[in-house]
Formats: sequence, C-alpha cells, structure tokens
Amino acid sequence: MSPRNPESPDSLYKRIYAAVRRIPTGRVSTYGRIAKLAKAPGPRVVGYAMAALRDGSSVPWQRVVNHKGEISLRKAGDGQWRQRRLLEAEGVHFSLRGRIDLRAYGWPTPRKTPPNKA
DNA sequence: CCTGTGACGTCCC
DNA sequence: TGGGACGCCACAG
Repeated sequence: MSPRNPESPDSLYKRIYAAVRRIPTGRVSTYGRIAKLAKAPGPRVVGYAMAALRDGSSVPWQRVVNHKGEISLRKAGDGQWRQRRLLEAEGVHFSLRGRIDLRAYGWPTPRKTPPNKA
C-alpha cells in the first residue's frame, strides 16, 4: 500500500473522506473525531484534507467543524459563510455566537450529556 | 533534502 | 469562561 499516494484506495485522504461521508445529514462532527475514525495521525491533517476538496466532491465537508462547534476560518476566506448556509439548510441551529451545540448535533454522539441536566 | 505553513486539539494559566 | 503556548504531520515550494 501507498499511503503517500493519494490515488491509493486506502490512502489517508480517502479514509478521511469516507469518514466524513458517514456524518448524517443535519449532524456535524469535529476534525478530531474524524481524525480518530479515519485513523489519521492528527486533526490538522483532516483540515488539510478538507482544504484539498473540490466543489462537487460529494463529500459533505460542511459537516466538519472544530471542537468548539464553530466554523473554522480558512485561508481562502469565503466558504465559511457558504458552510453555514449549507448547515442551516440541513436544520443545524447556530447560537448567537455562531456556535453549534455539539451535544445536540454532534456525531458520533459525544456523550449522553443531557443538555438540560443540572 | 530542508523549511514553512495550515478548514486543529489539548493542556495550563 | 477565556486566552496563550505547544504538539502533530502531511504537503508544497
């Protein structure tokens, strides 16, 4: 196998994209979780893989946010807004601070942490 | 081959 | 609850 070769079926990026595709519509995951699921060496690599995506890649990249539940800023600049649009279209709710409640929309379900638990 | 950089996370204050 | 510092690694030049 050739993990260095992007064309390899079991390449790192392929695994990452596969993991992202598993995120259900209306739910979101984090770079860290995707990294684990895809057996990636680290979260940064996941971000790098996302940045390498093309439009119409069939990979729901918009469902990947950082561990704070916020849309990560990218170099390109544009896109964060588009990401938010796409997520809202899927029914994902953003707080006033522009954050997503991972306890409610996170995937896989991080914990059975009751949102209303005292 | 070596260096810089990035759509991040965790620890510590 | 918020902010700063360090760690980790693949990729491009």
